[in-house]
Amino acid sequence: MAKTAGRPPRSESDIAEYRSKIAKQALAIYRAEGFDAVSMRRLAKEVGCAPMTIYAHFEGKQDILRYLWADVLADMSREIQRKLERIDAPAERLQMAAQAFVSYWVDHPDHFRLVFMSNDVTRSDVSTFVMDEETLAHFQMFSDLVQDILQNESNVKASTDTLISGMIGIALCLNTIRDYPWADATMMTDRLLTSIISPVDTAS
Amino acid sequence: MAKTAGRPPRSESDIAEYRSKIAKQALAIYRAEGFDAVSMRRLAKEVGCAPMTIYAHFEGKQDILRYLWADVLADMSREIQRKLERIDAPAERLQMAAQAFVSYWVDHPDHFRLVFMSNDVTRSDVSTFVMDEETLAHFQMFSDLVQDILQNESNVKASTDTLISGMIGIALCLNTIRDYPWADATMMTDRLLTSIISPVDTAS
DNA sequence: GCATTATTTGTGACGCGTACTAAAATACTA
DNA sequence: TAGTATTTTAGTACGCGTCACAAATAATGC
Repeated sequence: MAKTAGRPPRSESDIAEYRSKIAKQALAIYRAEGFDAVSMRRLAKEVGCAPMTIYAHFEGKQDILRYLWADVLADMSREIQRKLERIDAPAERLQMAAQAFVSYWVDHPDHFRLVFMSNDVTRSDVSTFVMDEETLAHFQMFSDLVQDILQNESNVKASTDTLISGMIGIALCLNTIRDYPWADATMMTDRLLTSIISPVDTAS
Repeated sequence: MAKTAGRPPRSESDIAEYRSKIAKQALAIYRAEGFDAVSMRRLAKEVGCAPMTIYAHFEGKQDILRYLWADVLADMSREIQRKLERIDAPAERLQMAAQAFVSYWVDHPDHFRLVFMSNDVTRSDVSTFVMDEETLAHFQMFSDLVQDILQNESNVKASTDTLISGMIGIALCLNTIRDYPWADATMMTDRLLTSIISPVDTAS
């Protein structure tokens, strides 16, 4: 039953090629005209296929949007790295990175929405998507920075994840709840950082 | 020119009545069938008016959804208060409240989406909406809890806001980025709390 | 009554995401 | 070449948020 007649399934490379073609076009639209401009119908038109064909390659729009994450995250990472260039002291490096991280998302609400707010929360069934190495690396960067400071601390992961989610939370709040008189972003980020640094009781 | 003939504008109370009627129905739908069930067309049908009439009372869907916040926040607040009932020590109270806060949003993704993720980030023009007293009170609760601990600290607001946005960030991350192996929510919340408590160097 | 003005309704439209189905194109095996 | 399994397409459909614009309705001053 294994090898019957008929057209064979698409080859792995064909699948990948088509997927990347769609993703690439989606990225082009997103970069040129922003989040709202990326629509399935338009994407299909520009790629040159029927709207429904895309659904043969992606599960839905969310599945496509995830492919734009890498681009945005790379952009963010680049900006942070640029600001870190001339800084050596571990504590200052972490602080600068954190501030830059928050600033990036606050200054680019559209990108923030794409990466952190465009998920369909209701769809909780198993996701086939796994974060690729590159995407993970952008988070790993903070892990490294934290590691530089908490050398004797065992639980670097908890600290890093708290820092990351905390920073994202600051960006989320500033982006979405504009009516609430939030404290200054820089101040909150600094406060958050003490949760990472303080257990070690660094000189204050 | 001030007092010409013609039908006078709706009275303040009429406006408020109509608005609350719509908001009330939206809440009923949301409670019964969740986020996705709340649609303008259906809402209009159940309220007994034409779909477009709603736009005479609200700027759009977002404007209506905000009226559901109060209900969700009250529910959350109630749950936290319930867990705080038998706890006296300030530090434990704050910790319990924080854990309950994060748990609530992680356990109710639909509510989280409603309150924190349904905002139109792109629409950055001035919003006429101001948080009402009741809504503010739910955040104020944390301010009080923090105040109980940081009695000698001057900047309670920065600490509180950092805590709140950090907790929201934890919930957001757990809700949206499921592929990333986040540290345990409880652990992250505890870590976050140290940023609030540690500057005072409470007995550990 | 009438004219004037404010509000509501109706209707149609646009583009959206996505589901369903049937037909067509494709690329292989026998 | 004929058969067959697999894509892909086309078309239709649903409900969505929102816009535009004309018609209807309601409430007032004269």
